[in-house]
Amino acid sequence: MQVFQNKGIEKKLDRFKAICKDHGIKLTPQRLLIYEELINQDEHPSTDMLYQRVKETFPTVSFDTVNRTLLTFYKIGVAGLVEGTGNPKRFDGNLDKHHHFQCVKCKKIVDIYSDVYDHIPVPPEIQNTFTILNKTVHLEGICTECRQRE
Amino acid sequence: MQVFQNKGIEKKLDRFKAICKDHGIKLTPQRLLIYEELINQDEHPSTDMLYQRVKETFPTVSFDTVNRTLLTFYKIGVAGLVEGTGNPKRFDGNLDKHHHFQCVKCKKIVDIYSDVYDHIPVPPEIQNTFTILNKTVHLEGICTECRQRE
DNA sequence: TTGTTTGCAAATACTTTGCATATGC
DNA sequence: GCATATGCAAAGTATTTGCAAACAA
Repeated sequence: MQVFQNKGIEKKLDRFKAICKDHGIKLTPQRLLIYEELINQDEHPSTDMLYQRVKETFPTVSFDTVNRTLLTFYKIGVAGLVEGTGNPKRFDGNLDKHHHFQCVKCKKIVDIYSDVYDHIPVPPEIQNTFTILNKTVHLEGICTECRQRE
Repeated sequence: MQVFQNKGIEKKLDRFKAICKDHGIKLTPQRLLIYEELINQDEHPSTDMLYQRVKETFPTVSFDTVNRTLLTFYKIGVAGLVEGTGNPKRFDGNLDKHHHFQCVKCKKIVDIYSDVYDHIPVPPEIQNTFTILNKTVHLEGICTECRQRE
C-alpha cells in the first residue's frame, strides 16, 4: 500500500519535471519542494499556508518565491486555483477532475468527486458562442463542525 | 414594454426598501443610488466600477461608502458576490437563480440561465454531511471577442 | 557562460478600521 | 434626539514589480 502511494508520488514528480522542461522552466530545489508540499496537502493552501510549511524544511525560502512559484505552477498547469469570493488566493495540487464545497463559516474547502458533475452539459447557446475550457460545480454551505458549534 | 421594465424596477426598489427596513438599515440617498446603479448593470461590477458610475450623479460620494454599502447589500441579501479566482471582488445585482461564464482573457462575466444547472443534485454523502446553502455551475473559457482578437 | 530564478525591498492594489460630522428615522 | 451612515484618513492585508546576486542548464 505504502509502495503504491509512493509510486503515485514518483509518477507525479516525473510528470512535473517533464512539464517544467517543456516550458523551459528550471528545476530548482525550491520549486521541487513547493511542488511536493502542494500535492501533499488537501487543504487548498494559500501562499502563506504553504510558505509556513516549506520554511520548515527550507528556512531561507522567501514568501515571495513561494507565491511566484505557485502562480507559475498555475500558469503551466501543474496547480489549480480555487474559485471563491474572498482573499487570499487558494491553490490546489489536485488536478484530477473534481469540484468543491466551501464552508461559509470556517472557509474550509472540501473536494467533491462526482461523475454527474463531471458530465453536466454545456447549454448549446453557450457552446456555440464561447470556447469552454473548464466546468465546475461549486457548493457552499455549513460544514458539520461549524453546525455543531452553533 | 417600457412600462413593464419600469414596473420591474419599481418592484425591486420596493423590495429593497422593505429589506432595509427589516434589517434596521437606513435608506440614504447613497444607498438608493448605489442600489439602482447595481441592478442597472449586467457587467458584475467591482466596487471601483460602480464608484465611477455613482460619482457621475453624486460627485461627493466616497469610494469607501460604495464599498461598505455593497458589502452590506451582500450581507442582507440584496446583492450577490461573484465567485472567481482573482481580485477585486465583483458584485451582482441579479438575484434570480443563475450561473456564470467567465472569460479567462478579458475577465468578462456572462450570466447563464439553465434549468438543468438549477437542478443538479447534491451527492448524497454531501447532503448528509453538510448543510448546502448554494449550488452554482461555473464555466470558464474564451469569449467570442477574445478568440477573434488572437 | 547565459538566461532564469531567488531573496529582498519597495511599490501597488485591494480591503478594513477608527473617528468626527452629518443625517434618516 | 439618538443611533446609524458618511467621508476622510490611516492601517492592514494581499499581490506585484525591480533588481543585484546566485544558480541550473
